[in-house]
Amino acid sequence: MSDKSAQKKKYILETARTVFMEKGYKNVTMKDIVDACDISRGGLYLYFSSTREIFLEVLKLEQQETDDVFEKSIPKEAEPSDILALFLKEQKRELLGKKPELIKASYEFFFEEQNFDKDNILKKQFDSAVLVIQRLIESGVERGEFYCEEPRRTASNIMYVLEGLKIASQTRGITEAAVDREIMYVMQGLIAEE
Amino acid sequence: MSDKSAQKKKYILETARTVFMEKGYKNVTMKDIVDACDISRGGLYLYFSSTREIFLEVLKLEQQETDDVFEKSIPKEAEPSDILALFLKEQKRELLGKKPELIKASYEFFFEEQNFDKDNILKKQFDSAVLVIQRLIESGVERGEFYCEEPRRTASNIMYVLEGLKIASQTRGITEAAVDREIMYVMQGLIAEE
Amino acid sequence: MSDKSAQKKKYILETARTVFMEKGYKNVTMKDIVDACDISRGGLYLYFSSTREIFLEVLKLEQQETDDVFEKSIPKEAEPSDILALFLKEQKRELLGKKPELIKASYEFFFEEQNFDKDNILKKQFDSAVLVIQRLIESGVERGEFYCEEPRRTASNIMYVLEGLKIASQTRGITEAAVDREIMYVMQGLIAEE
Amino acid sequence: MSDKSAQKKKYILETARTVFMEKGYKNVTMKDIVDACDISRGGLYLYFSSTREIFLEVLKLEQQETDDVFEKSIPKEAEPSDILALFLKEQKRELLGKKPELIKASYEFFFEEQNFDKDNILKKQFDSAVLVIQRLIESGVERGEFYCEEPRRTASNIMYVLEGLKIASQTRGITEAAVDREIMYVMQGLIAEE
DNA sequence: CATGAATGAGAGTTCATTCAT
DNA sequence: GATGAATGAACTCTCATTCAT
Repeated sequence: MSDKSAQKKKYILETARTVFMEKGYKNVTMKDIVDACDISRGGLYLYFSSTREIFLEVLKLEQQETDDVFEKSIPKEAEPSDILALFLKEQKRELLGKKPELIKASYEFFFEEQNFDKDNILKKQFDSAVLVIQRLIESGVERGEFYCEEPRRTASNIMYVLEGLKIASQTRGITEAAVDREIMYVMQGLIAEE
Repeated sequence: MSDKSAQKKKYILETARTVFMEKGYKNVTMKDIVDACDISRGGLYLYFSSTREIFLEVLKLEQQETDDVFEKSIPKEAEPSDILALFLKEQKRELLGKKPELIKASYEFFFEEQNFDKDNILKKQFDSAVLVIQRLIESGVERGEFYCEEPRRTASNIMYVLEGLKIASQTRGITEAAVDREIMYVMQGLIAEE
Repeated sequence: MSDKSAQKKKYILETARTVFMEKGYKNVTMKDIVDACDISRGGLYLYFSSTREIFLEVLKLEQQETDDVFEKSIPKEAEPSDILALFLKEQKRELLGKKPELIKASYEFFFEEQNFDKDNILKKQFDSAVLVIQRLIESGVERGEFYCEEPRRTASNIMYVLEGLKIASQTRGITEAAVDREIMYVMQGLIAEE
Repeated sequence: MSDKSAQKKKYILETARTVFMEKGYKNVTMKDIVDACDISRGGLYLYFSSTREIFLEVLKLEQQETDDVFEKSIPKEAEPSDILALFLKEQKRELLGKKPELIKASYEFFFEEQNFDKDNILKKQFDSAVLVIQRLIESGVERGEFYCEEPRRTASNIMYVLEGLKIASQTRGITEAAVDREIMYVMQGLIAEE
């Protein structure tokens, strides 16, 4: 039972995820999810009691999966510059909307939440991404691939630019060229200076 | 009459503005504005027919006022570096929430709108800000205050970082120190390199 | 003043008439009439206090004008059969919608009213039309143009058929051919039998 | 469940029917029906989403029941003249308001609809009634009960007279005597002529 | 567990009607 | 007289949430 129950819960979360991707966060009603999941109104309430709760769990699931993918998809022995390029390429795909994502829904959700604690998922994701990039830069510097005096600050700068690009893409649209330009600029700062 | 009417319209917009600042965009109902303005249900509809319409006009008003402030507050004969510093300081105040703003409501609004045309206000504001900064950098370079090879790209980079900081401040909170660090980093890039 | 006032009243009634023709009775609001007349909301209330009152006066005006037209348009020395034919032709035009009319609005109004007294305008109009037709038939019989045993009943029958055609034209549409057929049938009864 | 649901739907339609009989079509609001049915505001919307939709279904139901009644109530072996007399008597009852009916609401509804297609229920009802009467006349003629040269036209004439009487009864009232007179007149035309 | 009918709160919207100017 | 801003009642419609089955 608990097994079946867990399975259904996961099914609901996966379905809800697509709903959030389509409609954002605030526009999604319990009814939307009920309809998408093709279950009964009451049925949904057995598992979740609000869209907020559902979205939180969707985010958690997302998090886990992202971590997994990260682990697996990075070739162990790749060059730091390649890994960074790969990461940026992935980010680009995401913010150009080539891969449907929860960006908009997440921002909407956290606008609502006003949760500025350490357990804020966006914060955690951001911080860990900064850390990863910092490490990449550092090892790149060691190998002579990169030139950088303050890896931590540069990493953080890169992440803020990415975040700026993300919000721009969601609120006013952004061209591929514009994204490329920003990424170039950032990479040049790391490589060109000798 | 038309005078009184225009005055009331402005009063409504100003009141609505505070409501949007408090509650964002999607959470605001016509009733919220009616209550805040202390007018009758039907009364509001004499002036505006939806929260969307109201918000658009609030944005317009905001825009005008921002332009005016910009014009007046910049000392004519100041050094480019001072002006840039002033601008960044203003941005900092805004994104630290020391000056209540429409940031959140605006983003929410444009999430909803999906208006990626040239008349998108966010786009216009962003582009003109980039231009202003570019000019500042260029004249700073001329005077030997700044060092910068690609003023346009640097300006755009700065704006994306600011946008990233803004969204960070609204969705997970940000410390003054963090803001300072990012601004420092950006200014160093302009000044420190020789 | 009273003169100017009377003029304005008439202007309102004439304008309102076109509104009723377009939208029927129940769909017309005081606002519709205010807009059409291009006067102020309060202004209309100086003259009339409800759409019902306005419609009643429109009907009265209509009545007067119809009477006048009737008087004038009928050639004094015409043959009864010609006059009847003329009358039926006019009715046909009206019910085929070639001349915009108040038919629908009137029916709607009297559905609402439930006024079954002698002062009911529809009743008066109907009765006087029956009388006119009866007279026509009688004088036609005298001249040997018509054959009819019960002029009164025949007249009444004709009017009910016309009324049936009217409501049919307003609720499900009716072809010119169908109208012609009914009129033919009626006229044949008067002429063909010898 | 679906059974219970269908039952409730029928209950609503039957209750709504009485509301439409009392108040006509345009005067009926969803709230009126909600109140009459003693269900909740939202409850009604589970079954129907507008008074228009409800009225259409009421008409359908009405139609079915009328058909059934017609079938059953006509004695198989009756004389055509008796059947016609029976039919006219039924019509008389209806238009004298002895049997509460949807006449007014129907006309109001079709004023609104402006549906002049073949699927217009009033049109269908009218045409099929004409056909039935035509058949009755024809078989009456065969048996020597009636005399009639153009059964189709006579049938159509009868129906228009009935329609005229109906509208008269709803908009200005009509006496039983007047109805009798018209029916007499029509029947005489069929019988008296030899 | 699961269903889906039912409820009722609350948002949107329109107008008749009033009233200070 | 005339204006038109303002009011508030009345309707429509949608959902979160509950509960009998």
